[in-house]
Amino acid sequence: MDHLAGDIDARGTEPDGFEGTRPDCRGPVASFGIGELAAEFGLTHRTIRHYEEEGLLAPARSGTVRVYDHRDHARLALICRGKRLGFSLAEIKEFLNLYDSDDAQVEQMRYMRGIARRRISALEQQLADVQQTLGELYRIDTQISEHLGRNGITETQDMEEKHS
Amino acid sequence: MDHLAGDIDARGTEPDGFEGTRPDCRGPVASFGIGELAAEFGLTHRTIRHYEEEGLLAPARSGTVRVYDHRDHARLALICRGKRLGFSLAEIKEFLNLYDSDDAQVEQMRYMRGIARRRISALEQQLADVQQTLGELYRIDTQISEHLGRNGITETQDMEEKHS
DNA sequence: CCTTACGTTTACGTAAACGTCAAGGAAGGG
DNA sequence: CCCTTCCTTGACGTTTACGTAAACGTAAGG
Repeated sequence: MDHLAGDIDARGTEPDGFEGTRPDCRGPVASFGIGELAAEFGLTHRTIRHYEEEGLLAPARSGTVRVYDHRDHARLALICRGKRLGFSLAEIKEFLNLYDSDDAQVEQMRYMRGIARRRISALEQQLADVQQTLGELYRIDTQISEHLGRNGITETQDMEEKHS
Repeated sequence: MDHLAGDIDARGTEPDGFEGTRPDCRGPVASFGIGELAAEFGLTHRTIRHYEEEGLLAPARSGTVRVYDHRDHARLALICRGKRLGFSLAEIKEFLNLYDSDDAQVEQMRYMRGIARRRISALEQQLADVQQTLGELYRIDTQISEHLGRNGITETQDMEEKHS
């Protein structure tokens, strides 16, 4: 928890209020406003602030305004993926700590390896579930299409031919 | 919806109150009580009743007592998998209708093929997510293990060697 | 007959993950 | 100066997916 907020004021936040769209920033983009992130990830401002309330994000502040850097951007991407995978915010929070752990002590690392392995088990189960369900859905789709085709119905659009 | 409840009283529910554990039932097991299902799937009674309230299950009744057959059992398995995949009960309900649709009309089938295809898209995305996340977690686990090993720490247990 | 196990309905409670106002600050443009 | 745009902090509302408590029925076993 602590090391997330540890370097918040140690980064070179430009003193002027003009970030993210400037053409001479080295690297892709240096910082983002909440609106940019919201648009990019398809979230609302409220949602992003909620993640901060829950301790998943800790953006810098320029005065009162939130300023997100590439690290926050990466974290948010992980949060979104975690959500798509059906994890709770609390689980995602644990999960995130796996990524920014350089300074970890031995016990801490053992602990986190435990978390990682449990999550691996869950995801392996989920992988099997997804594959099985996809297989069944492909069959259903094919069956329906055949049934419709047999009766001389015009097709609307075709699925990609992945389910061969 | 209707065809789910259509044959509720048409099945051979034994007149005596002794089902499921009798040795001469043809097939694996003919019917289950709510407790058996709960234990088997790791759910509470409340949860199973809740699924019924939401229209995901429609077990037969022996008097007031719920009696589940192999069909209900299969549906419940699908419900659990859907839940592990992060779908809402409403989505799972739609999903279930894909499975017991023999009597479907053409428009109905088109509609359901649409549902199936949307779900396929979602699951394909999810499959990619799971695989990517698993890959990253394998790397994290390996890194931590190496780090611990380098410092001469005794290992606790090893993961299966899938992440080779 | 009493207990125990298992089941029932009804109804209110709750945790998570936001949505939705309300009310306002700060910056830039016309 | 005003307007618009983007952002802020509360704070209460909502949906989903059950939990939980109350009060009761039924059937087997001692």
